Amino acid sequence: MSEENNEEKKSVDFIREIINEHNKNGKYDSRVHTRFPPEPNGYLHIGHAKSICLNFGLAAEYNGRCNLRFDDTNPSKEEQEYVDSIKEDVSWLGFEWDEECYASDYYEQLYDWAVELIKKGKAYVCDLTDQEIREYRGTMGGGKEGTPPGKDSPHRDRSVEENLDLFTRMRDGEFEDGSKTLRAKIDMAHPNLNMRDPVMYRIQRAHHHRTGDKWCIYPMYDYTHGQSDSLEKITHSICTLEFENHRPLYDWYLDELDLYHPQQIEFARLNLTYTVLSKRRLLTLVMDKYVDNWDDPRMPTIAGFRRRGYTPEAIRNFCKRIGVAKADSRIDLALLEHCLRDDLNKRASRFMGVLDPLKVVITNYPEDGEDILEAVNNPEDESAGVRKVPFSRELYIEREDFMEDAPKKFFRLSVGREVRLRYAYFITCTEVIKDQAGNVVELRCTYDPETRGGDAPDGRKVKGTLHWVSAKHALKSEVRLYDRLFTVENPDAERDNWLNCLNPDSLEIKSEVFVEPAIAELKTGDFFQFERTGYFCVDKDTTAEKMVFNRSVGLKDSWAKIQNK
RNA sequence: UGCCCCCUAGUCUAAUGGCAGGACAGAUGAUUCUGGUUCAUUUAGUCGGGGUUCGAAUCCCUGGGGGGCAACCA
Repeated sequence: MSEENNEEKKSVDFIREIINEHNKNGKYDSRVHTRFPPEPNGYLHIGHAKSICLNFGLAAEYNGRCNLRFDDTNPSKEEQEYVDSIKEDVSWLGFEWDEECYASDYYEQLYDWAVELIKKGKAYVCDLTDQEIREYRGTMGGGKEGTPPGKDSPHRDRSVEENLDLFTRMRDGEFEDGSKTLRAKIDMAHPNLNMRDPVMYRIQRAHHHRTGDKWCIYPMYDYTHGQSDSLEKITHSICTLEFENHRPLYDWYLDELDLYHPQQIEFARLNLTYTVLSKRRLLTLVMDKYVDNWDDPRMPTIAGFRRRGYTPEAIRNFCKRIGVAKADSRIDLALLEHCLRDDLNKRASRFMGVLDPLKVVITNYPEDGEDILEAVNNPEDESAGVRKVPFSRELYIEREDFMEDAPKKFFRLSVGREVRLRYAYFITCTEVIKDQAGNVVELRCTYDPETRGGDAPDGRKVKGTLHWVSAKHALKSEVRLYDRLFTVENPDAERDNWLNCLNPDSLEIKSEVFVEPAIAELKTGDFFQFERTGYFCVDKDTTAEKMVFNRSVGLKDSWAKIQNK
């Protein structure tokens, strides 16, 4: 055995441990068949990415299979748009599902099983209202004697014949929405509330995105999920922690119906600092227009990250690095950003763009002079080649790269100081032009023709290197800078106050941005780096007249750290 | 206060009864035509108490803390 193999055996997460054990004892004939089971009631987010990477990753690692299954049991909240977006996002992340399944394809089978349970005396039609069901179920905590037991429904002892008749008529549409339910007959005193005669079917006249108006009764998730896994011969049914208490119920259905048992394994869902990941809250952000849409680059949705300029590679790497465990945790957003930088540093072409322009006139450069300089596209990847960058007498540099009363640690431009313009010349600032209000509006500089390309033949060094663009060659474009959507690390802890923690500065639009002409070749979705400012991508709002760029993530900025001290 | 789950540096995660390690974040320095990258160094941890054991992050007991569950949602 190679060392590598030993290394791998050294450290596996608890899920892989369970699977290894199963493979050793032959529980599933060494089969590994997982599934990713979203409900199509919203867009996928980074938390789903964790689950996707886990389920599809497991299948790939163990030479198994992974289904994409839509748990579409609540037609009032589900839509085809969400089905489409989910498929697009899973594919974009780089995964291929073996079978595309829908819980709604099992409706007929589920119905037959419900009839079977009724015949066994294990299910009954109940006329209690939702309010009454809640009251009869009892509550958590309470008395010294333990959880107060629930009360039996008055309809609990209906005959099999009556239940069969009633359930058939429920399906036939004889009863009002919500007027009756089918319930499992388990134990109203069970310490696990999920086992106190849970609802299996409710009456709901809603148009289903796949079954249309065929049904007016719909199975509950809890009655559907376990059997769906069973039908698909799933071996390891991986889900999040909140379903742990439901596992006995899934097992109960499977046992009573004498069906194949997958092994359910629960793990802790992903939480991210400065982010909300609950579907309900994301829906609020979109519907109430706190963000533009599901793919707003500030959204933690897969679509949002894609538009923001995140790569599938970065997200997959992130999911690998956060691991999987049962302890609740909240991952530092900085780790996600690190994964993006790590990927893009190796792959993104560099360009120059000035976000906050300050005009510079090179006084000793010919009026109509022009020069074409050569720039390296990616210092981390020689195969990326070089490009041409035009230079002329009037340039733009970044406003923050000039300071009048510059401290020693400021390596950039100031009157009398010499810096390098990247891939161009050394320049020295000679004069500051201000408007009547005293704002710096222009810099006069001289250049040293001997330093063409960026090195001085006499060997002298400069501390700073600035990015720049030639004024007459520059393309005017728009840049959108993003910051965290929330001002607090854990918006969830704010309860109903969470919307008050939205970061008012999460979006900053720079509409007077000047970029080098080579940028024009880029297409929507392409990623690149603006040297010294960050990684960007071309937004879909780009038009023939104006390009629009999203900043995906900034570069690490040690100057900012020095300033903050 | 019923049931279930969890507790290792600031954060996340390893160590499966035998030297508490890695990553991110932080700090310091070197290199650098990006104050980027890279490299080196470095700060920092087993929730408390008791027990079993030659030996406990790990097993047991107990206390504490965190999370989940009372939709005809998933």
